[in-house]
Amino acid sequence: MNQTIPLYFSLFNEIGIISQLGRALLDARLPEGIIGSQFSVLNHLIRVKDGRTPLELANSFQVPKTTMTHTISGLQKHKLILIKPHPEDGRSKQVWLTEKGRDLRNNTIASLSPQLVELLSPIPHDQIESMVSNLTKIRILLDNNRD
Amino acid sequence: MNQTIPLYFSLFNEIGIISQLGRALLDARLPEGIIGSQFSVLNHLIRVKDGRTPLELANSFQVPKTTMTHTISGLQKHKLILIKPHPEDGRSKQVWLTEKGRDLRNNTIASLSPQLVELLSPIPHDQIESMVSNLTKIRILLDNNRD
DNA sequence: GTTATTTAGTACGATATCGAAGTATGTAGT
DNA sequence: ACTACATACTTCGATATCGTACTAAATAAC
Repeated sequence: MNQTIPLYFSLFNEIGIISQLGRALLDARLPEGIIGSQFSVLNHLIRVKDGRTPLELANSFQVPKTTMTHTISGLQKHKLILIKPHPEDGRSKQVWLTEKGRDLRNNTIASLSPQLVELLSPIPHDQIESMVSNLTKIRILLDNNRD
Repeated sequence: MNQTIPLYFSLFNEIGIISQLGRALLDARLPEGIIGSQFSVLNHLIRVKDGRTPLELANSFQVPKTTMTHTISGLQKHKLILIKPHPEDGRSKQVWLTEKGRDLRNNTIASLSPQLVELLSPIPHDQIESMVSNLTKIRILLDNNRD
């Protein structure tokens, strides 16, 4: 079982590098003033559901609340989201997408897609599928691990 | 081929999240004052080879040179690396590991290993292997893509 | 119902990351 | 050998991220 350990570290190492390189691809497509972390929030609000609270978002991205406050305030400044008071909890807030935010996310993805397809064309489709499936399992394992 | 595009985004999305969660696991093991980006440099110097120049390191991690200057200076402050003038290029420098740096990296990995083994135990070994192999291919594709 | 504790978000100060401009060395062109 | 350009690193100012301490609202204890 000794070979296993370096393998695990390779796994995280490759994942870390790809994450960084993928982020660079994204940044290149984002309009001036919008940054990767902000885009991730827009993306999450569309993929999952908007109306999330700042704290829920912070937990989803495993970042401190204060970081999310900052990220959100930037999105709000660009009118990409709308912050409303939480209807059932006076301490809390809800984050809603604006039309502009929705468009920005969709346009960015549309603009990035051809490059991704081109870049990943050497990898067979079914292998990508199986990777995503395994990565999802790993993500869930890690996710459940946080207390 | 229309299903392919969301799949690709899922791929990067999962990778991004795992990268973040993995980084959190690492940070929890690092001694006070040492940060993930600094550890990555130590790790790279051992995995690849030390004696790299700051610019080579910046390129390896796809970060700006200025960021690497800062990261390196932190490592130097903790005596984890040694900076020497480059023997063949007066503009450049070389980054060498100290014994302390080597130990810190090895101890951190040793301390992290059991948790990783435990966490990833539900995933069959051969699937991890095939993932690492595919991730490496993707990493190389992305790497070659930068101009 | 009053008090203590917990929870959601923010303010503030410290450090990390980054882009633009500066300095010094190396290289090419002639 | 001189000039022009390229390259390696640093300095500096701006923003991102993060930890600590705070405020306000909700919940629990009694």
